[in-house]
Amino acid sequence: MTQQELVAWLRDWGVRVTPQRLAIAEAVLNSTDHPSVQQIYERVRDHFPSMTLATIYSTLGVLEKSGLIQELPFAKLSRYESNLEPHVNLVCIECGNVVDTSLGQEAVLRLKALISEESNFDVAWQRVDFHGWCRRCALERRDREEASQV
Amino acid sequence: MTQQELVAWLRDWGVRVTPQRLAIAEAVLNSTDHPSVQQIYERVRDHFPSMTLATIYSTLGVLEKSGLIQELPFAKLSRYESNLEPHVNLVCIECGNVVDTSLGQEAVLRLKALISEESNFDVAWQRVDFHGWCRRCALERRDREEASQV
DNA sequence: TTTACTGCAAAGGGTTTGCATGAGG
DNA sequence: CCTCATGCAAACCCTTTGCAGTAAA
Repeated sequence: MTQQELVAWLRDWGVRVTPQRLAIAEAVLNSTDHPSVQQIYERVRDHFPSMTLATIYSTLGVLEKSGLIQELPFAKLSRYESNLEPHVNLVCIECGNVVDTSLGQEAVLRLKALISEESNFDVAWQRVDFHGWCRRCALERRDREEASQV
Repeated sequence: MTQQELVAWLRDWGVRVTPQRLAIAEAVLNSTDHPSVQQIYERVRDHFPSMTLATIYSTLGVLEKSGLIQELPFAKLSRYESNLEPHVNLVCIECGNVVDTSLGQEAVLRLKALISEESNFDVAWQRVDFHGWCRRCALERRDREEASQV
């Protein structure tokens, strides 16, 4: 999504387009790591040193209502997702990283169709998270376990 | 799961079995509505009027580490799930209710197998939430929209 | 010019922590 | 008996709110 399209999208939703909002929107839209509020804050602060967290929270709420992003609540904090297409998130229990995967994307689409058609539930969106260990953390865990058996 | 099995399970995990813990565990295990901490508190308080939220939080942590329940973080609060089998949750945007559905259960199982086999990610568990409007709230929403068009 | 957004500070509320007392194994 | 859980209160931290000044349209 170009900045021009982003501006048009926001105007369509009747929200004022400010430099701060564009920066926050782009910080999420141009990311793939599902940033937290703090991370967005740190990334935007370079260009807007006076910006406060209140503006971040407010803007993220606006962006979610406009259908540009999606909040992903976790136990300790919320992360923000810009990939609104049905897909699977891989959530590492150890390091906390969250990555999208294209694996199973078709299956999620079919699952959404199934729920939409065969239940009395109007589906708006979905969240599919697989929790476990990313390759790096799985290797470190294996090393720890081998070491403890010596 | 019988109370006897529950006690044995907890002992296997080396955690002390107290009346409070049994009550909290059973409040979650015997529920299907994914209760919040507050709801668990209210349900247990009848039998343990002096119990505080600190005990609820502590116990829920123990039960999760023992593999009996799963925390489901939402934006405003966490709910607790006792159905650890792969399945789909239906989350109503309007009223906040969360219900399990057996629809798509096979598909979630296959999806889990796919991710486990074809990625470098060690899957531990998964959470599949479809957000939208339950039948009751969908009907109310339709009524509101019809009324506003008069 | 009007309306709504930003920045700041303070309040809010769910969750965690520390400690003395009490109960489980 | 020793260790750990409970209950109570205070602390914590993420998030929200209210308001004065300011910028978007």
